[in-house]
Amino acid sequence: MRLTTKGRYAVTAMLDLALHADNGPISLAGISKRQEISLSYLEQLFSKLRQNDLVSSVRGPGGGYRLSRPSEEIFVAQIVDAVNESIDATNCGGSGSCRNGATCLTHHLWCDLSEQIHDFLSGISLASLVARKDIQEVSERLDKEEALQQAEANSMQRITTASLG
Amino acid sequence: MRLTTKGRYAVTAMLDLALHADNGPISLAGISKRQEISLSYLEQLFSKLRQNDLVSSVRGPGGGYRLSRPSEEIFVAQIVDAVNESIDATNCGGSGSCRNGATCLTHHLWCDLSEQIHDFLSGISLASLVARKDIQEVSERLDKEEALQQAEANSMQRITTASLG
DNA sequence: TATATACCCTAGCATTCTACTCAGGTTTAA
DNA sequence: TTAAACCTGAGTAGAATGCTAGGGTATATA
Repeated sequence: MRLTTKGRYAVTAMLDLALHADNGPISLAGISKRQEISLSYLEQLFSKLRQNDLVSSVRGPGGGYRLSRPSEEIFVAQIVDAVNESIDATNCGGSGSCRNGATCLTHHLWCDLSEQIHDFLSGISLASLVARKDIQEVSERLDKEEALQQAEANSMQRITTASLG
Repeated sequence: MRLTTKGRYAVTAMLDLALHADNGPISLAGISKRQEISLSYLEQLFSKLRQNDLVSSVRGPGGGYRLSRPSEEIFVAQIVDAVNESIDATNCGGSGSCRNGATCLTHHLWCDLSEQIHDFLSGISLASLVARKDIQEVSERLDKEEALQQAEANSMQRITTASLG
């Protein structure tokens, strides 16, 4: 079973995409700033998300990423699967060859657990997350932070330009 | 979230203990043979299980380990916790300081998932595993294998002793 | 009292994975 | 033409896993 920052980052980034779906393609630079995830790392994650047909990309200026289908049809389990390869809790990948080719004593237990986690994460769509009040609140906070940083950057730019001119 | 061979080995070993509870203290050597887990590794795991008061030990010949309480009162979550330290799915240990001191976008989602997994594993006692037919079948197979190996070892011993005498 | 069985403890180590960085591309709107 | 964006592969520090090695210490039995 693997559920680490990798999978969490992927879900966070996809949720950011869903939250800003109305603003056209979303650049990784924007996600990077809002969610504080390294840009290069995001690029690697989105490479896998694209391979798994969860997002589509638009190249060139003004480009970015879009969800490849409505947020109602994208589930957390799919995202974690895409970057982590597996949310399987068994050691044998469910094959039952965990104790030297045969079934180990606790094989069935881990199968049950895997199913449990998978069912849970498969039942949660991006749309259902977007609808949550706690998530909306956090999202608004992050948007404001980003706007503030952008304003500061612009003001620095004006000063620099003025002193150069 | 961590759920790897370490936690699986620990649960397997504890289940082995529960299955052979009637035979007095169980030696790690026996568990090592039946479950094919390295003896030294088992010693490390049992050190943690003992610290967490899940097993008690008997030293000297004929010694070994015993469950520290009835198998009805020992749950899988406790075992995984003992060796893995945490089955928490969040990055912040549940504190909500996951995005630079503040709450990240998906914090609540991972909290929910952690609760889900914990509830599941907390509901499964060693006794309920012992009662499962699929586990009984695997256990019988492993006991037979061990008995067979023991018989072979004894016969080798006789040959060696005979040739020496 | 000697011996062997078993628990106990610490250190180290190869391998794997994570979470990046770096250094280059290529595409395309303006 | 420029620059914003996507795209790709290689490399890397640090942490964790799953061990091994080599010492103990306690105690039942001969």
